[in-house]
Amino acid sequence: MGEKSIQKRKYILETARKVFVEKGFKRVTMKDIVEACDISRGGLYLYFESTSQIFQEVMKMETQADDDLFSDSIKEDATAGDILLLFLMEQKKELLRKQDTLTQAIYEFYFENQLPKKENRLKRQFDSAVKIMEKLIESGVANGEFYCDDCAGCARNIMYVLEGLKICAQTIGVSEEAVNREIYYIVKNLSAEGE
Amino acid sequence: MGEKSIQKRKYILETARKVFVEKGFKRVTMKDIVEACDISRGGLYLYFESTSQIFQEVMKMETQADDDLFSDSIKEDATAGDILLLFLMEQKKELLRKQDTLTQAIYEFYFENQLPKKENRLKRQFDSAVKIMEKLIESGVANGEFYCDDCAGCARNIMYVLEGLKICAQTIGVSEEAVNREIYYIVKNLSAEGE
Amino acid sequence: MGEKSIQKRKYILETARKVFVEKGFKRVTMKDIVEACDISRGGLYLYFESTSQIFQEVMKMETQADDDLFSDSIKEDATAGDILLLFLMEQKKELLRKQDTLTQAIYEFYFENQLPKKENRLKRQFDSAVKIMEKLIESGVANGEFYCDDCAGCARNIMYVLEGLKICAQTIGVSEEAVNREIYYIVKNLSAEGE
Amino acid sequence: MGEKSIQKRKYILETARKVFVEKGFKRVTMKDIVEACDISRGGLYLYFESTSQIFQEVMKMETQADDDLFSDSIKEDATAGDILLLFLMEQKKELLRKQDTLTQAIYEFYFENQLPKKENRLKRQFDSAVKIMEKLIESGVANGEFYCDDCAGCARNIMYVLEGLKICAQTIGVSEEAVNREIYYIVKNLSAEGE
DNA sequence: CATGAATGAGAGTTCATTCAT
DNA sequence: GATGAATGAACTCTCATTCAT
Repeated sequence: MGEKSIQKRKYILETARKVFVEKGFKRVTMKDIVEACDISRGGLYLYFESTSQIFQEVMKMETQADDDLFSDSIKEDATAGDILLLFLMEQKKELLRKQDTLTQAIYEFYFENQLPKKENRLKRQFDSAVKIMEKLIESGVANGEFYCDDCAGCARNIMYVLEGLKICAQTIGVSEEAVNREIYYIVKNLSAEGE
Repeated sequence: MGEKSIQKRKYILETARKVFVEKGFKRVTMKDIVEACDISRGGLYLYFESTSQIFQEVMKMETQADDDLFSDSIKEDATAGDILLLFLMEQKKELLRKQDTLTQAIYEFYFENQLPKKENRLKRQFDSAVKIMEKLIESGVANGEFYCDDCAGCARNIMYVLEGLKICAQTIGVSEEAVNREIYYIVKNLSAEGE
Repeated sequence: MGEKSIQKRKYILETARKVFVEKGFKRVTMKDIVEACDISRGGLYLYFESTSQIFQEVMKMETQADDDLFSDSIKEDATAGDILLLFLMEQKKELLRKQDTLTQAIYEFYFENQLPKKENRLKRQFDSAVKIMEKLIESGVANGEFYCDDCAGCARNIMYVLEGLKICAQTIGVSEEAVNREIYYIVKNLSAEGE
Repeated sequence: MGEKSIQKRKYILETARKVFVEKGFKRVTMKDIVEACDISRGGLYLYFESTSQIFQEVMKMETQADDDLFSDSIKEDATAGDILLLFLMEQKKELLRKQDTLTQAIYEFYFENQLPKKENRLKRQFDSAVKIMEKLIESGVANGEFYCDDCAGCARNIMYVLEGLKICAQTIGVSEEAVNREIYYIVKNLSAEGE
């Protein structure tokens, strides 16, 4: 596959992403993607063989993009509290914009593709986020910013709350105020408890 | 509609429930339900006009059943701590059994049917659960069982964690141990903080 | 499936037969049959699920029809020589009319469906024809009509010649004269050798 | 067309032959051949324009190869009986090996390409085989090896039996024993009748 | 000469939905 | 009320064939 094909492949994935954002995972057909990309029916099959495959590649792209974003924000020399707040704000932004989010599609995909642990990107992401959160809290505790006597438990708690908010945002709706309240509750618990 | 029709209607809903449990919401077709019920294609349309309508009725049935269960456990005269634990154990049971659960189907349904607040049964349930949880915590605080200075925040936090666990159970998988840890974390936070 | 469906099923098979006669087996698509029957795309699938299945049913019908024809001619009280000639004439008629013959389709079908002996209708037919031919020759020998010292071998020889003529008729073409010559050769060999 | 092109042409035909041997004629697509040859899609079209054309060229090659084989065996100074037996043994070998045989593909090709006599290679081959067989029998009769009062009829009979065996081998299957029986029957008839 | 990406027609198959009985 | 045959739209996937490079 030449240089050109790589470009086109990327173009398809980017276009398909929009389709998944709009329609979730299950409702998307090869035809939808063909039409969105404005290519021929057979043309798509030259690059991908199923919506499932396409979606997995889209998620792969997404993860890379996310990682880039993440590392960008970490570069700065900031306190644990700053970083935590930054992270939560990022999550809030993600939560509130229904548009341009793969969240729903990802859930749908994993509903019907219960991948074994190793291949389950979602699981790996969740676990690694918990790990990072734990380190962050620990470092906050170390320099006196936070008070917490079960950093691992707290990290998990925060991540589950975020997951809860995420799924609620996609199903019952969540107001910005509600998200703020939860963030405030989390931060307060970490900082205030020492008093 | 005669007595007989009501029976049949109920029969269809109960059978359809099994189908939704097994296949989620989107993948279920009218044909699936017709076949599961062993009735005629046209026959189904005399009672319902779409899988969406059927699913909503199934959820209605479900809610009533849940309420019954709920009130049963509340009957007993128990302390706030007992009730909270009972409730969390119930949630745990629900979480861990993948079988016989509408959870996934419900999420799928709300993904593509973002109902306005009033009709959004899921939202009403969530909100009412938060309310009940808040009352429960308040009563626990009142009689010295719990320590908590933001009962509403805590109630919401607990419910979001449960939602988080629920969606994780359906996508990345959750071990019994992991659920126990979260329950322990919640209970500990409520009781231990007073020290 | 009601009375009506049976009629329609039969109608489809009869119509499909014409299509197979015209196009052989491989080139026939479900669409061809749908169009020939002037029914809907989905309609055909209510009765059959593939061209292969349809073709097998057509062959089943055919066999029954053949058997009927066969027994009709045997009814008469005729000498072995008469019956043999009658049979060969019947084969000749079959051979020469390209139109209205499933021969080619049958060959094509068995090319790609090398069925195990038991299910191989073609094999069963061939073997039973050999048996019948053998009996016929034996009875002819018994009453002095024929001379032959290896009835089984002769019966097989005749059947292979007929098969050879059949495939030649479908590929390189066979003139009526050529068929006559072969029939004459067979009959002569049976009768003249006694002199 | 340069030397190089001729080589490539030959390479394509030889590779295509294998494909036809494996899949018959109809099921073979240009794509199959392109992939087997590991050349580009467009490249194949520079040399041939359809599977049909390719197949005809493959058959042409085949015939030349066969002729070479044939003349090789005839070179030796042998009796008519020897040559006949040699020929029948050769046919038997051909019959029994399903692998590496174009037989099926050839039948399929002629099913849908009822070429006029002149271009019908298969017909020319059959007719010439009959001629040669006739000469052979005549020479055998002349030197007292065989007894036969209708050499042409006998030659045709033998060739039709072989055709019959060939098509049976491809459809209902033929055991080595069965072929032996037929060969024995043929030879016996030629030699024994003189007694 | 050679490549291989691209096209689009066409085959298979499944279902929601209707309607005569 | 109830049936289930029938329809037709929609999707998936495969190839012959072309054409810019």
